[in-house]
Amino acid sequence: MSTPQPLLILTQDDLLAERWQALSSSPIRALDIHGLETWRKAGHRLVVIDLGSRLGGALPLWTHQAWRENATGLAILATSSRPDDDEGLAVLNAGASGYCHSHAPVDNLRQALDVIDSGELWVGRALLSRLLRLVDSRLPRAGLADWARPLTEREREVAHHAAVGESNVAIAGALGITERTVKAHLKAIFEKLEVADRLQLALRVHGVR
Amino acid sequence: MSTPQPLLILTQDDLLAERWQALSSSPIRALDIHGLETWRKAGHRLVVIDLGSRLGGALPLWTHQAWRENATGLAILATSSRPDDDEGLAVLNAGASGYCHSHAPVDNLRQALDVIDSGELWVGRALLSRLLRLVDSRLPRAGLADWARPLTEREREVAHHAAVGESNVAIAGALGITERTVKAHLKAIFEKLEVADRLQLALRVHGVR
DNA sequence: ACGCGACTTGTCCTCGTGGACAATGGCGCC
DNA sequence: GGCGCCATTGTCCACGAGGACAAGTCGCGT
Repeated sequence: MSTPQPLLILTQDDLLAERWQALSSSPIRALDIHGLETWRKAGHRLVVIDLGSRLGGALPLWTHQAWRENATGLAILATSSRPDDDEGLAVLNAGASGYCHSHAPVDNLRQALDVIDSGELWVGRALLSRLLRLVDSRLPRAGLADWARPLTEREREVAHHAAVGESNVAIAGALGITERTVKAHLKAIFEKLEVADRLQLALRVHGVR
Repeated sequence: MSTPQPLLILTQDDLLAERWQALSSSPIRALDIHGLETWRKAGHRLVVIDLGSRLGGALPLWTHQAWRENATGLAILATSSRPDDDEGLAVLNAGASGYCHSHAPVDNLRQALDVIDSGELWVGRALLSRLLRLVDSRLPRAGLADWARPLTEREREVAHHAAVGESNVAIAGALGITERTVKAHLKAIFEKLEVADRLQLALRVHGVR
């Protein structure tokens, strides 16, 4: 928490502007898409953008192409006075490096800025643990997937190919065997996994349901 | 990067131990599950644990109940000399506050420790952006799903039914229309979504790829 | 009124899929 | 040496899927 980099702050909230004086000696400007461009051209990279309380329910400006382009190369910390997990995901996916509460303690902001300045991403505890929980339940487990356990090695290969939509002939070609053999494997797969056809197989393999 | 808190370091790697001298004046101990307990009782909370290069392919000690209990209330930064996204998720879900490369620059470690000491979580850029991508593609979007946008209302219904494996006849029955009509809708769907068949449609609808 | 898009249905027709019945060679195990 | 599991391939067949060609109604906006 010790490296005061040139910082561009964009907000329309006067209270925030005052509050953030301590963060930067740079001018605080109104929300302006061209500001980012000139800031980058000046060789700087650190930016705080206050998204405000609400930008109309719809996805914010952030998903617009112009913003995405301007985000390139900049380390942008987006703040929101009413943080919302989905909004956070949206801005992070749109190219922001961090997302946090507008009214977080200034020390926290400073830390977040430090982190994103060093090239990392900053995601608050709440959002991050939600991400972890979400992914944990859906991620392919280490070791064998559930569906693959009853299958032989060869059957797993066939299942993989079939599950992405390849035809029997294509699978046969890929594995260097006859279409007939692919069918034989598929029959065994269907029985073992108790599915009726390759579509159900695909859903099973990809963890749907 | 300026708050030197009492820090417990657990590693079995002498090179790392030497490298991390600068981080702490506290003793560096061998990996010991009871060390955590006494450390916490002493009123401290900051810990670095080196997971080593590999703990045998299986999930590490981290998933064991004893570790989980000991993690409570402590801010643990787990490091690995061969970082692996799945391992990272495992330790984070097991209660660690951070996960990074064992041989990361000491300044980075210091920053990570700063962050977790302030109650946040530390996840490296690579793992974090993978999380974001994963979640972004699977999360129920507000409003219409991406694939559904070009479709008419009726086509969406048909697509839903087809995507879970129902036959044309079944869909027809469910919607109270003829099989022929279902086919007509499906044809339109395939064209609009640029997919070849219902399996590809199912994958698209369920957010695979 | 006219045009257009959405929804609907019909008839052929081709082809991939999956089931049925059958068989051969390799490999590990009792 | 048998027994069982796995991988392999063959033929025949019934059915669903999807494309081609065609066409009817309904509602909506110019």
